Amino acid sequence: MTPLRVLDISEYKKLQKPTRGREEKVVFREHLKKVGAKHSHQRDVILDEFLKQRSHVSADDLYHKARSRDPRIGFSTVFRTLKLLKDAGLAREVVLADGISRFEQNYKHPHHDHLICTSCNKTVEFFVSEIEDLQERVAKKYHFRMKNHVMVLYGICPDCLKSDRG
Amino acid sequence: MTPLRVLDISEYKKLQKPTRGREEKVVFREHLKKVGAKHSHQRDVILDEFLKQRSHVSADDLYHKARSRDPRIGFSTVFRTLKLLKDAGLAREVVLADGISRFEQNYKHPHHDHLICTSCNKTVEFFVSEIEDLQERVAKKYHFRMKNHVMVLYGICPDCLKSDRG
DNA sequence: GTTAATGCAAAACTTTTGCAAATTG
DNA sequence: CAATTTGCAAAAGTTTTGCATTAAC
Repeated sequence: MTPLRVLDISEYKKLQKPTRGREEKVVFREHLKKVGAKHSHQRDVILDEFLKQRSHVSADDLYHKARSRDPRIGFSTVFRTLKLLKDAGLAREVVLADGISRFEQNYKHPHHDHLICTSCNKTVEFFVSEIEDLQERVAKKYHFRMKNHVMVLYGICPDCLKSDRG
Repeated sequence: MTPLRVLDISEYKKLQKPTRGREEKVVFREHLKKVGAKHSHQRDVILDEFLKQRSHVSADDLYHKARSRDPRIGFSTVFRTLKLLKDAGLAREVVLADGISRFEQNYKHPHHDHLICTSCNKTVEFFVSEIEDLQERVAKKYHFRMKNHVMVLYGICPDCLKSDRG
């Protein structure tokens, strides 16, 4: 059996040159202009906090992070800004097993799948091109035009296995 | 490239000998006995309606179906019965992109993945063993003990592509 | 000065629980 | 009759919206 080539996304991210969100902010400004929306202080702070995140955040997570920087920021603004970030192509929404929407970076952050520990919630992001190819082939077989896909593997991580929490 | 072997679950289901839920009812009775729970009229109706479903149902869907047969059935009973069915190994819970829990048959109904049309919600169930193998290998690489996994491909189905709804 | 964005509060949803009354074994 | 289940109603949690006020262009 040929060895499995797994791209470890956290390693990949470490290798990326940090742009400190400069490009993303330009993308956001241009999207706002395109749809006739206005720039605002709150949207700045929310985007900035969102870009700091290394993993997915819920609207509520991001609300608390943004609010700790500026207590005047309300939940609805975070909620509505996340929708804008999605439209601008900066964020991607994923719904995991608990039914809560979470958002992760989409701009120059490649699609990946998740491995989640059901005991401690540790998350590993990975990418396997063979799986992507097979998904494409399934969609083609059924004559679907595939837009996106979600794959989550649930299990017990090595740490929890050791400490008998699993 | 070797041709992709896709097991079409709807075809598979048609081939299965219909048991009219006889076996499932026995499994449920035995599970109830095992956990010291009681049999009831409502649980009978709810299980029976659940077994009629060819695809996944939400708690609310099943509530309406059960209630149309017996208006005395309440939502909480459906909710709690679904939990029992899960514990008994008769139902499997899946959370799709809208964040709503849905339940599908688990007893002698093999694991499968979903292809969903984002325009008309048409659902295709399929199974590709190569994908399953790759998922196992990813979990092994990260030393996870995999419990279950979810894969959903979203796209536009051929009918919607034709009628320009996509 | 128009137009859009904000924050609050409240609505809309799904999911979950407390409890008196009814049903089961 | 003792124990569990039921249905209701209400709580809890997330997501979404209406609206008077504030901020952006």
